[in-house]
Amino acid sequence: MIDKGQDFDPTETPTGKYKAGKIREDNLANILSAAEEEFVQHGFRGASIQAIADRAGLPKANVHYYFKSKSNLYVTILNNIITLWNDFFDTITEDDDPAEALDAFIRKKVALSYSHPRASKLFAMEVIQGAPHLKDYFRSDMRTWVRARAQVMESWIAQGRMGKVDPVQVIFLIWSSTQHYADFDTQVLTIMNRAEYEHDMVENIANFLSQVILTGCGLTPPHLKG
Amino acid sequence: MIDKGQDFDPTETPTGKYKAGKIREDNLANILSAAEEEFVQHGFRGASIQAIADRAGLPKANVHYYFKSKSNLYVTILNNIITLWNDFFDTITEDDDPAEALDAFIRKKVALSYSHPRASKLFAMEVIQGAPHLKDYFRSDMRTWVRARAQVMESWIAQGRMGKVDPVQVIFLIWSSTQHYADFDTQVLTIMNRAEYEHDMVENIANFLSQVILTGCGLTPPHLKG
DNA sequence: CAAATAACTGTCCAAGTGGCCAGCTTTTCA
DNA sequence: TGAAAAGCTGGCCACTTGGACAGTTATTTG
Repeated sequence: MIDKGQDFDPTETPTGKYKAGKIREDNLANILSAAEEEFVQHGFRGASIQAIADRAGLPKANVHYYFKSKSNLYVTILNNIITLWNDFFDTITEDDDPAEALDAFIRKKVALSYSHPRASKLFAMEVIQGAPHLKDYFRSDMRTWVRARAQVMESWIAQGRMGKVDPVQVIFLIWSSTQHYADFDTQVLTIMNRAEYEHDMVENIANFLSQVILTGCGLTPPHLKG
Repeated sequence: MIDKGQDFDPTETPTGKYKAGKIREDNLANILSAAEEEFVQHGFRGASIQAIADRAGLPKANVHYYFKSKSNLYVTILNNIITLWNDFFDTITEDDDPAEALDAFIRKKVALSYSHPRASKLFAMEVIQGAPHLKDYFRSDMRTWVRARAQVMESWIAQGRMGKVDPVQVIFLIWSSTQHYADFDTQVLTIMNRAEYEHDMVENIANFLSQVILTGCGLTPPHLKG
């Protein structure tokens, strides 16, 4: 988990003596959603609390009532994104079938890009800008995560159940190619002359990526198996 | 070419009667480089002209002498990036060998990510934020570019010289996977525990991407041919 | 009910922001 | 050499920024 910023938890009531009510819950969700949109559109520095408040339909001071600083609000959102991903990607083991496992990973990642495009974008912006709030997360949790998956793939390769490829690169490839449809949706949709993604398009994308990447790794994509 | 912003060309002298000198040339390059860095780090809204001037070692008013507005400066940089790419990617034709052509494309794109990472990042930020300055470019030049390449691939596929894959998706896949090493360098390098890319690493990346993507498209990567 | 706490917000402030301008110095070139 | 143009910049302005705070209202709970 990344630094929460001056240990201030907006889900808790000021003193904690009376319980946090539905009002708090609603407003928090509202502000977080508005802020996510604003941060994606203008970055951390470029986003203004006034604009976030306007989006949420609240006075500016109300935003400051729930989040003691702009930084605190931003870090809270980043934390939610990390949590979302940690919850989403379960473990793969040596005993799994390589093709099934990679296919499932690709499809989950595509689905996530489709269901949470703003989370993907905000994460991307943060990384492009040098990941000032995420470097520790990369160095610890994420590096561990990648190495564990890479090791499983190494063993598949050693057993001849998968082609000889660099497992870390495979993870980056899956990461980048799936991410792209969320982060660059404006470019993708404009070039394909569409207004927004539709369900069949999302499945086509997943099928395509699974086909090319798995074949490229010497595997047979499950959805093409006889 | 995208909108230049109130038709103001910073490479031209105020009246055009005396010729533009080396001073102008140097300062322009200086400011553009400083601005590129600043825009990548903080986005358009978050970047400040004062900070750009500080990076370039000039007074703020001097930046405004060369670029009449922040927007003008930003659009100039985006235009330079587009020009860089247009100059870089020449045409592929039906007569080319599919494997050679795609391999060359991947390698050129990886090289560009390595030589101009900031250009790649700034472009990415702009697209993620909804591409307010690039939508026209996508709709016209870039869409044409993609369709032309896709058509060439279609003919390769029809002739059985390449596997049955969606050519537009192939272009997106190459685009995203190569781009990733520039845009997400912080994440990639931190996870791989490196300080910066080295030449052998760049070649490994190109080899890997060429291997997986070409194989995935039913082709044999040139560097693996006997 | 009433006391306690949560929830809310108008107002203020110092520190920036982009951009303009008038006047200055330096360079160019006939 | 001298006039014209390029190059430069300190100071200014109206406006926005994040955030603090005091005072108010609404809700909770004994």
